Amino acid sequence: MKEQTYKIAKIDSFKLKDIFECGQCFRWNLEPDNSYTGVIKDAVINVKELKNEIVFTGISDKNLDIVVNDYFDLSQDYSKIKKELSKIDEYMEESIKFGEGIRILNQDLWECIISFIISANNNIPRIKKIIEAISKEYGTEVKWKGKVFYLFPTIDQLSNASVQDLRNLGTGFRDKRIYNTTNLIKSKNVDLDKIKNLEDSELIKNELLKLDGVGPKVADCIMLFSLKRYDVFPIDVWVRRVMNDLYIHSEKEESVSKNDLQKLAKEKYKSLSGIAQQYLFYWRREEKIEKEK
DNA sequence: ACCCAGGGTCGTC
DNA sequence: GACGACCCTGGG
Repeated sequence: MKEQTYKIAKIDSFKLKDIFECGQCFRWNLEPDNSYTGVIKDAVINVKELKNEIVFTGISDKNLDIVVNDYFDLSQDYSKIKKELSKIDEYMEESIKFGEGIRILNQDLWECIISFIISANNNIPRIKKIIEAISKEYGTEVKWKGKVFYLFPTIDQLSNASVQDLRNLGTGFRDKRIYNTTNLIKSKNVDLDKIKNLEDSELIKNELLKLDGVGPKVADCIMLFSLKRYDVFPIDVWVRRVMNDLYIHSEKEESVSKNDLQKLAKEKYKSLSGIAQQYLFYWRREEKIEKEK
């Protein structure tokens, strides 16, 4: 692990708050100087936005520029994506204006699977807390700048945890799901390397659904956030809420069927449904957080 | 003190 | 396909 710095000129669609607070990731934390520090795969990185450049500092075995370009998907042309989506309707336009700095990260598949199993019927502060606890207990320790960080455990590392161990870390009823899923992956009953090489989204989803604790919503999140499948449309309480308010106007939003929402999303957002979902989710959820202040 | 909701999934009917 | 249960935490 060597300390490295990597700088790039400011680019379009890159705002730290939007990227890290839009709900796609759980291991980035705000620092007093408004930079963010996070643990990704096998690196610890701090990102700081300056006037004309973005500075990445961190320790990593691999070259930091390669890690950063891949993780932040820097070659993706968001101005084009936004232009496409903005044309669809005024709501899309407004939500994009609100979350203009959003960028879908390219996260590690294994970590993403466990993280979103934990997300089920849970809130973001507690999800972050549980992932941190699991990493601290089973992940590799990394010291940097006088602080201690913990990488997300590898499959082998996490397979040392019993159901009870996981329960003790605060996972709640998700303990068995994490345990079972870890073993399904370790035994290669579900082979992550194979999944990464699959072309067809449907095939990938079918494989992911074999994992305990992975239903349609979690599978979609995994595909969107770690496999670059931008055509999926994860439906959670927030997205159902905002879609109902904007397009459907049902008295009871919970009675709007997932199938109808999927169809609507496909019609409107097509192959960019996942990215549209992320703008909508962030827009609606931040609005609520703002109101509570 | 009590109730509710939170990036759902699973087992059962 | 609908329905309730489910750990636990934070906020009203």
